[in-house]
Amino acid sequence: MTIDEQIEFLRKGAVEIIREEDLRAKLERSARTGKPLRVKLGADPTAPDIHLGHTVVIRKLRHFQELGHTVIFLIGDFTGLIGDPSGKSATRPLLTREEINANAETYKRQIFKLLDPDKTEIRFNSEWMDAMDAVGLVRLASHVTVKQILERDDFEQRLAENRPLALHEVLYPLVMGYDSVALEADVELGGTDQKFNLLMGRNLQREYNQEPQVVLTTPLLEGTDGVQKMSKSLGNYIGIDEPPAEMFGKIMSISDELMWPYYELLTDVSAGDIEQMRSRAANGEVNPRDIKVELAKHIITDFHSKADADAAEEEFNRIFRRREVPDEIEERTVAAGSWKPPRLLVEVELAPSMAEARRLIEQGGVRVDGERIVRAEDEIPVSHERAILIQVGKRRFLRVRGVFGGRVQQTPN
RNA sequence: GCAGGGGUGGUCGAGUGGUUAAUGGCACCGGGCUGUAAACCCGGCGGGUUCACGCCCUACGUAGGUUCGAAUACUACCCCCUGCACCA
Repeated sequence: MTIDEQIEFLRKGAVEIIREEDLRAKLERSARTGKPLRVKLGADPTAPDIHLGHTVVIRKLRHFQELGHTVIFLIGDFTGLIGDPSGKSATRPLLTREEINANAETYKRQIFKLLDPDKTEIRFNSEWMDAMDAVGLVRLASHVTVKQILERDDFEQRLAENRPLALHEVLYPLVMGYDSVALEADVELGGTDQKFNLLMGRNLQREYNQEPQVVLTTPLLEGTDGVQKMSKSLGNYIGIDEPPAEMFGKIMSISDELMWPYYELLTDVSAGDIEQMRSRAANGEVNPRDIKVELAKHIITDFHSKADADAAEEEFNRIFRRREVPDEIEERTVAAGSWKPPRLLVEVELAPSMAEARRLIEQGGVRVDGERIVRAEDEIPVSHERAILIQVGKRRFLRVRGVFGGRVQQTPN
């Protein structure tokens, strides 16, 4: 690839590159000297479960790898201790060394689904931050003015609105920026929400007489609700460790509109092809549902396999289009005997409480062996010989078999 | 320390002595429809018990008292926020 082509390639799916001329210069020098660029991505040690939202920027990292550069995956174990200045987060739980290491292992396993381990360095910022004493921290702080820190929108906003802004929070970008100095990063990636922190890296590198890093920001992926950004705490996420069937279902549940940004940010489908699908869907040439199925399969193939993707589709069609029973259903045992439906649902954990179970039944959401149960007072016989099939809602299935000896459930009268 | 504001169900947010298990939004769950766990429409949404009407618990920061009756008024305490002061 020529340098122009490389830049074009890297720009795809990026919101902003600061500054593109710098990137060009770095790429040219790298090509000339054969020395790969050092591309940094910072990660929070407290949330090791990667979801599709995180993969947007990780995919961009991979693009750099594909061009032969070195990726540094930085785990902010030190920064994690001082808390992310989100404003709302209370004090974070302090992680032990063991927990951090365990999280790091989880990260590795997950990011290597997308990244090449041979071209990836995993680092921790405690490597240099632990060695920094109070004097060092104050010296670091001396490189930045309060005014510069307050340029950060949410800091300024919180001051303006008389909302609290703790002192340690303003140190956060400082430490993050210093990481770039310690790593001598050439490029740092991050979501658009990280722009300020990323720019701080540039400032500090300049202060420490280094060539400032290039900053490349990626968009924030909307969650499955299509409204807020994908995050674990909002429960609108799709984790990359989730089983294929679960991924398939969640992707099918996104709105038709939302699948376009997903295509753009989560697949390597070209912008032109996406545009084409979009217009064909708009004029009724093709069913949006089918395009969404393809999206789901693309994504599942990335994190599992093509075979898993096909199987997930088949399973989905079976359950939701043909209203059939899934391929594999978990089996549980309860004491053999006669059960009242609500009691049974609670016992096998298909409902959290008797009241909830009764509601489900009243609303027609419960089937036993395919027959809808409408009366909570009917008795359901559970025997050892034949497992009964219980279905709650459209998607929860369970086989239940009776056993003797355990807690015997006898309904009075 | 002083002054003011505030702590309500998963969440946001009403309610300021009595049909208040607590309006409403969101989230979530079930049903219908379908092209999907889209969209849309309908219903539900603390727990226990009852075939059922219902009954009984628990809940509005914590504890206590007032009252026939308190999320609501009172007392003490805890926590959060804002301003001022103190300290540098």
